[in-house]
Amino acid sequence: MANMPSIPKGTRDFSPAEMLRRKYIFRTIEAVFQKYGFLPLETPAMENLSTLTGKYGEEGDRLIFKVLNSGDAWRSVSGEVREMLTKGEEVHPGRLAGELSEKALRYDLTVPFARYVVQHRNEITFPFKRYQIQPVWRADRPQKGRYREFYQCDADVIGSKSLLNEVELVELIGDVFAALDLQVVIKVNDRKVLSGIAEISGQPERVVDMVTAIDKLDKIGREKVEEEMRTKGITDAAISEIAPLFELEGTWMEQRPKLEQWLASSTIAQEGLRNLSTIFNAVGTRNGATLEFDPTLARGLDYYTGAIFEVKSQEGNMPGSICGGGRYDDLTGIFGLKDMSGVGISFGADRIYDVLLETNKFPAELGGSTRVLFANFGEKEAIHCLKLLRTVREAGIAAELYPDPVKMAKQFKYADDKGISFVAIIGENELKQGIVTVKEMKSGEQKAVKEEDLLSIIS
RNA sequence: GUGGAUGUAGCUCAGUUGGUUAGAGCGCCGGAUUGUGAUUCCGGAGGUCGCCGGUUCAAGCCCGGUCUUCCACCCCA
Repeated sequence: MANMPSIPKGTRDFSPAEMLRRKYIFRTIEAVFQKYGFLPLETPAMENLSTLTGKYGEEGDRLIFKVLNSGDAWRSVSGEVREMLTKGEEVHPGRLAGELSEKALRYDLTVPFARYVVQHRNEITFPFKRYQIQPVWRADRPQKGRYREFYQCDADVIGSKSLLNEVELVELIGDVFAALDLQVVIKVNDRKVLSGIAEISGQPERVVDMVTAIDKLDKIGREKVEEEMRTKGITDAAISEIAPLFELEGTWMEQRPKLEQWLASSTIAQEGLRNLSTIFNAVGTRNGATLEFDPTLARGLDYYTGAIFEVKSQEGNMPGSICGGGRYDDLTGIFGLKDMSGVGISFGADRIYDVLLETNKFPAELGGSTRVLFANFGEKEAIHCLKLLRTVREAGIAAELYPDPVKMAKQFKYADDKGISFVAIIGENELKQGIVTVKEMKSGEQKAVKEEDLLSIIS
């Protein structure tokens, strides 16, 4: 174990068995995306650092993987900074990183998408619906269900303000998890309702602090939430104005009248409530997933401005969300394109994988493995098998010939380890008689048939 | 980024108050069976005990540092 090679922290290898399961998730999601009219898009692993910085908040900037400038990176450092360093003065780490690096690995798929839309605005027909399934990187500290390299599966519609898009996305989420046979709850809220609550409290400028505290309600309880708001400098008066929020319970239909009354004086809150009403009415109860209003749902306040979603599994032990999204009114504004409202969702494939594995929801037959292995008895027999191999493959059956004429035990073990269903044996005897001995690995049963009957046995 | 735990064979883990040659199960390789895997029996290989340094006559075990993995926080998929 002395010089065993390894991979960077928070990254993973995926074995063939794992890849078959991962591919199953990806193709399920992709098929649903396409069914809803989304088309594929890919963007580079690296973006210009300036494209990414400042888009994910202060915390997010720290988590962006920067790529060191190629060649002698030191040469790109400005004279001013060099001087400071040689004098032993402290340089802000962000500033130094900015001088040593001009590229970074993408942190999510949404910002590169916004960049793409702005850059190609004249070629795109709006509303533009794209999906994107690619890895993203975060310099976070790894934990269960948290990796430094992981895949996101995004679908966004940009260039349409219609709430029908939100409705469609809710239906899409329902379809994906129905196809994966997983019971989930889709939580919804509207950022405008949260803004309205901040407005009512008298400290509208503190929405973010308020909401990040409120978001932890089910985790740390009401008292700790209020304590956190206090330490963040929110006044006691404001906190007591927020109080009704903690007393809300029940379904959307039950909560809605209370919210309307409580937030009557806030026009923005009323708009949010109307949006939610539209979504709830249109979605109804038609798909398997439960749609639930959650006034304490916050997420992604950096760019979300309207509806927000989060999906949690009702099966298994995954604490985090397995899918999330929302509406953003001005994502492209920072790149100079105004008035481009969009709404999107992102599936966390890695977490979905963990849930499906834990709850044993992967289909038994994932395909991908060979159905029949031709044993190799030597050059003459092997050459003869090539003809049969072609016939079997032309019938659409995955088949392979063991490449070396090694002893049978090894060839059978190969078939067993690889989960191959049948082994076709053509040795000296079979060759002479024009037959093939076929063994079914699972039952251990074996019979000799004419070569032309091989297909009917293995298919 | 803050705090805590962890690391012994390919994998999962034993290893006494510091004391001779560090063990087991599984896996791997070979044989029993020169045409049969999964099952059975027999045999074998494989470890600078994460890495660097320190204490000691003596370190897998004690101390310091470092890296990894895991847990909590922060944040998030």
